Amino acid sequence: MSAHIALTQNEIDALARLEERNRTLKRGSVLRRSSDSGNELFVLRKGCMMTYVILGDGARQILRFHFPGDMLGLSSILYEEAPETICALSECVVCPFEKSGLSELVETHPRLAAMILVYGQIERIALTDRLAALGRTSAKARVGSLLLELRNRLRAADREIGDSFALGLTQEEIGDATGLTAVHVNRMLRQLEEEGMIARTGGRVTIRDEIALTAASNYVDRHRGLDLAWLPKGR
Amino acid sequence: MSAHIALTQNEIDALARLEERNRTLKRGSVLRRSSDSGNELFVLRKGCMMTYVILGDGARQILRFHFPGDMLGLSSILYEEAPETICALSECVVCPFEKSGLSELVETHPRLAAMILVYGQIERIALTDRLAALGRTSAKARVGSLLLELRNRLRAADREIGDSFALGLTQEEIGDATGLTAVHVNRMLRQLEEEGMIARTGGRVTIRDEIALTAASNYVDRHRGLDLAWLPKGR
DNA sequence: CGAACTATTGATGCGTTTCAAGACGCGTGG
DNA sequence: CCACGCGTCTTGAAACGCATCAATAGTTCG
Repeated sequence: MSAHIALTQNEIDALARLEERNRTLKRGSVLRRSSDSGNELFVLRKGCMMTYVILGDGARQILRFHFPGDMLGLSSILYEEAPETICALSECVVCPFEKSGLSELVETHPRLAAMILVYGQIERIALTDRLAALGRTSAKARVGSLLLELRNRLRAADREIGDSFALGLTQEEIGDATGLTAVHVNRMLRQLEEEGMIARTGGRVTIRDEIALTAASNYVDRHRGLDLAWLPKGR
Repeated sequence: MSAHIALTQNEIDALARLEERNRTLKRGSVLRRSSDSGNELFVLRKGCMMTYVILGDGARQILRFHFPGDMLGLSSILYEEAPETICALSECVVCPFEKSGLSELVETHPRLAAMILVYGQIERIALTDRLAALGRTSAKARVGSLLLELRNRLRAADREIGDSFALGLTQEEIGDATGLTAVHVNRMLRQLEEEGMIARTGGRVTIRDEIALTAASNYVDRHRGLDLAWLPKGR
């Protein structure tokens, strides 16, 4: 959060209090199942996670991926039954806290609550980008923009990451995120590779021609170009 | 908002202050164009609007529909350039106010700011439902769930509305919302009609078998089953 | 009354899915 | 240490859903 606004010491302390407890998760373990009652929220400290829904016919749609610093489960606390399942994609550490912790934050640090609102909006815009991708772009573009998004989010968490990164997803998971079958994801990856935009070796992907890939994918990075100067000053 | 929590007189006054100014819009007029700089927010008081993006190849994806009581343009104020275009679907009345009005609200009425956060989350969940629909359901299901969503939102604004309502959308607009072509939307509407789930008579749609349509569409109404008891008490 | 948009319907083609089979990698237990 | 099983990746062939193209009828509005 401190990347976007200057936090006061009070605010830093309040945020630290939310991260007092820790829980570790193995790849594949479910943090919250759809239709659980969700009274807890989480901050993801380490690792990658995803949220998905399972439709009536068993098909899975991955809704979003989460990276360190993200707040998890905010949507679940609005409903008696969680609408989504949250699941670990790698070894993860999360910090659970109660709904009431958020409620207190609203009263004692309204500016932080506003920042959470802002992050919700950023996520919402990222969702609209994906919506447009699913509705109106080709399979190749969807796979391409997913690769770019993953790379950028991983890089935001770890400045060391350049054009090459460990994918950490199966092709079936890529398919469930992009609305494609695993088989077709495989073909699209091969095609992107044949066209020189990416390279693959073992679980790693290298982006070889970012400009061409960005153009072919209609990709927009929504974590750039933020303007938060209108928020109240810190106290 | 008063439908979900008990507002204090102070809070009601603060909200009324946001709605002091009025602007009317004709069908088709654009309230904010993508890449405009957006310093204003709006409350939609009357009519229906939509938000969309135009992709590089000219294709349009409608992201969401707006109904009376919705706050518009929240996502635009995060960026120097608005990511989306907002456009009137019918005769509309909107109440514009400055970003700074929201900022003040955060400081003086944190609970209202929290409610705005909550509405953002509801919209976000509605977006994830549509994402799942675009990624993993058939054309017929997408059209069906759009019809159900429109009916429910219109009914929330006007209790008089039963199973029959004025669509107010062209088939091309339905297609741009569901990721289909206008031609295919037409075929799906006819199919739903032939199967007895809906009836159509010039501009109006009647839902004849809501249970079958809901089942065929994987539809979930996200404005039901809210649990907001965790919010701070009003003062 | 004409122009422009909207709805409807048919024929054809393409992109993606489905089905199927084999290769590769990896962990487990004998 | 090897054999086995299971999950993932890869590739081909065929089928299907939706898009595209095209032509006509209906509707709305100046």
